[in-house]
Amino acid sequence: MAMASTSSSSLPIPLSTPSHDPSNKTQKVSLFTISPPPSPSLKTPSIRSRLSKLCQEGQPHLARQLFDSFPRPTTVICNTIIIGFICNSLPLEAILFYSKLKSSSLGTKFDSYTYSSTLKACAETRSLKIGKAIHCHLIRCLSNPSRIVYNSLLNMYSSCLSNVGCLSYFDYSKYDLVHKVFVTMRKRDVVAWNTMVSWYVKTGRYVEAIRLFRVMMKMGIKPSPVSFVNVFPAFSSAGDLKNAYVLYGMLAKMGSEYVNDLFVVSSVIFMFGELGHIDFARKVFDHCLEKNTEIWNTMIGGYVQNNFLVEGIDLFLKAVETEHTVLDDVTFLSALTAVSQLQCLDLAQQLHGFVIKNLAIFPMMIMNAIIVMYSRCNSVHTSFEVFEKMVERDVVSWNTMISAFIQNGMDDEGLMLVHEMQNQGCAIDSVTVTALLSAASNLRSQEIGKQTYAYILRHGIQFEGMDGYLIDMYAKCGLIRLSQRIFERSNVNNRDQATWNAMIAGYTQHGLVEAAFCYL
DNA sequence: CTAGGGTTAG
Repeated sequence: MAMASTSSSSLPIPLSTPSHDPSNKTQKVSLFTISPPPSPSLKTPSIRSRLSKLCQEGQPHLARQLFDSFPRPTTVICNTIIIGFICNSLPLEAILFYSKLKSSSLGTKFDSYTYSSTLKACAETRSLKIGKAIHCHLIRCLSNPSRIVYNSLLNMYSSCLSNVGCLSYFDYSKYDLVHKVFVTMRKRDVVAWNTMVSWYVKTGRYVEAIRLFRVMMKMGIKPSPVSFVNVFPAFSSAGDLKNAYVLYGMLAKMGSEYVNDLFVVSSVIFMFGELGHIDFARKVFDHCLEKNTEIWNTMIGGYVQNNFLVEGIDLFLKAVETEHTVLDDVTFLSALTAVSQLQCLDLAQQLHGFVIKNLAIFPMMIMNAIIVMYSRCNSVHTSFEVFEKMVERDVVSWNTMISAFIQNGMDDEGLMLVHEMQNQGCAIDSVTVTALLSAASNLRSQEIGKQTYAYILRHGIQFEGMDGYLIDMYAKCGLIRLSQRIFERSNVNNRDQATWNAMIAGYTQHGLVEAAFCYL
């Protein structure tokens, strides 16, 4: 949530944040805190302050109704409503309000505030088309867009384009709207650079992200704590350990404001964890005096990711014991994952009991993770007990339980559950398909294999490594010719290792050693 | 008015 301040407030909006609090770096509260204090001498508060008060109280719709009674609303009043919607997590309403104003005959002029806020709403709702339209509006209607409007444009394009799901197919170097906006900017502040760095990281261009960070510093722009949070993942993803340490050294020299920023601390821990330097991550963790839930989670998760499972559980227990430490779903998820990998039923039962005692509600994710845990600890029956007791199930729950059965040699139970899943109106997806293919292999069932393949074709299901699964399944079912056909149909230039391995293994299983040799 | 970290199935 963008609005969350560094303090761990449970409110989505820091309404109660006093304006004089020096630790409060969030500028966004200013809208509300600027409004005049409720003094008895003030008989009729200004219209704008009445509107912001309503928004502040979580009633942006009432503010909107009040707005409708004004014959000639000013720009500032319009902005108040738009921002009020956004602050109350109603970005779509903000966009709708903007478009109504745009097409109305009121003739209200928009300023930089209007555009930056509405663009934020577009970013949050990933509305690329509307964002583009607003981009056109502001080019036509805003004579002197502020730096912040450009920053909002960068953010809007970056948010809307990074979720298209076609990152690998999209040639960003040739057609990059974010970059296009960036180069048109005459003056670029640290926010613009940060947004660019984060955009390069999002699109997998880690080396370029690091380069951009360097260029920013060469231009004499002082990195902010956010700059570090944005660029650190580039070092871990690029596997650039040496420079990760160099940058950490630089961060340390920036002063306490940087080193003590909780976002910064957690991203440092995450980076060194990803790079496999978990001991250094732990040093940073221990050095941090005021730990929030996310810092604990990052450290525990780092241990689990690096297969330091006992250390992970240990730290989890330490978090449990530490006073004033709030555990959340993510903390439990990491612990559940650790126990799944330790495959220790005794621990699993203890953790399960602990979860039940400590959570008022049981999120689906936690329940799914518990199912996995019992299945890995060789207790599929307990998994199924948990599964059956669930009031609601999502596709992950079904897939988890189905895979649990099939991985534990209970293929028939898995297959029954696939039928049940469909009866309950949950559609088979690529994960269900992999489970079905495994079942077909396990049972050497040509029929299940062929049915599954037909389903894949009918529904146009595609996923990473699908050819390998299919080749393997047909080979196990004694249909090496069909394996061969899948192999030949698979993209010659883009064949991955798993596809090759499956084909070679298939030939070998069928005693076709010579054919296998051809591919070695 | 703009930018920020941790998460389950195969």
